[in-house]
Amino acid sequence: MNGKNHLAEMESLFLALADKTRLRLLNLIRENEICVCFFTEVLGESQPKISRHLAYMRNAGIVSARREGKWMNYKIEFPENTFAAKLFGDTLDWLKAQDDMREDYRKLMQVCCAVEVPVTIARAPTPNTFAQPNMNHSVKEELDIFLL
Amino acid sequence: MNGKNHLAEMESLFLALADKTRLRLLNLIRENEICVCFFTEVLGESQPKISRHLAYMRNAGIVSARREGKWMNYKIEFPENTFAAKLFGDTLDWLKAQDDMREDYRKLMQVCCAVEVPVTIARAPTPNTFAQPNMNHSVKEELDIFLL
DNA sequence: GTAACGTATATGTTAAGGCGAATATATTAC
DNA sequence: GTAATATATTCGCCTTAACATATACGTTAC
Repeated sequence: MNGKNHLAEMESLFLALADKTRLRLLNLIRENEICVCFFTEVLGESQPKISRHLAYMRNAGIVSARREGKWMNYKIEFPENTFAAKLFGDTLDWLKAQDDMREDYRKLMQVCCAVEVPVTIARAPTPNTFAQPNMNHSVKEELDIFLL
Repeated sequence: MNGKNHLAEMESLFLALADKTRLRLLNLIRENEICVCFFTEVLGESQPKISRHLAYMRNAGIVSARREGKWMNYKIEFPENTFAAKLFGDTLDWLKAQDDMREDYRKLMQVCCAVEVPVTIARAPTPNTFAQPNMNHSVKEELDIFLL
């Protein structure tokens, strides 16, 4: 019908998803635009490592970056291809339910909402969802459960 | 809950799916156990290349092999992990609808059903679905459409 | 037994991608 | 301007995996 090479698109999507660090990063931004400094905090991985994986996903077209002063915020970008987008979304939903991903997310929320934050992220932009006082209800509930 | 590393399982599934040759092979066996000799015929790729990709998928646990005399037949094996199995199944269904995959499948049916088959596959076991006279109806209909 | 056949694996080469360490870039603070 | 901060990129090294060519293996035919 059209000239697009869907096979190649799926190949590169599968490759982009075939790495644990990238899946952990995707899990953190699955619902919010998040600043890089939180990734290094939560994953406990080196900054260049995080940055390289983010670059990889940018090239693959599944995340995008937005500068905000010194900070870079990343968010999910869904592929145009319908099936790729569905598979990607299914995967993000699945991540949400995994124990280790929930643990990462809990750490993210703790870091975002902590009264005393680590020096490295002291003045980083707080993700919208975690920003007080207008934190949205679903996340607030999740937070309450996680922080028990 | 249990000790299984689902993340690692998904990583290896994504890797296994991230190759065009492997996707083409999966498309050919998505509904039937098929003999290797048909793969080289249909894909037009070297025998060692085909065999290495099949070995890769065997290791990844998404296909299995069964010897039948000199011939090896391959078929789909679904992962145990529920989400992996669903994602795999969705991908197989998607392949079915792609133009280039349909073209491969058409070639497979032509080769299987041809009166004069290439020497290389002259006595290979015919996939069940294509075997006359008890060819199943859905494939018979597909065949009729494709061979117009 | 040997030969022929179908398939798998070994070998050598090349490309891609992972990593840490060091360095470069962009922005802000002063 | 300089210094400090947040992030990106480069470099060198290592692993994985792609490929073609050659060879080994397992089965059948004789």
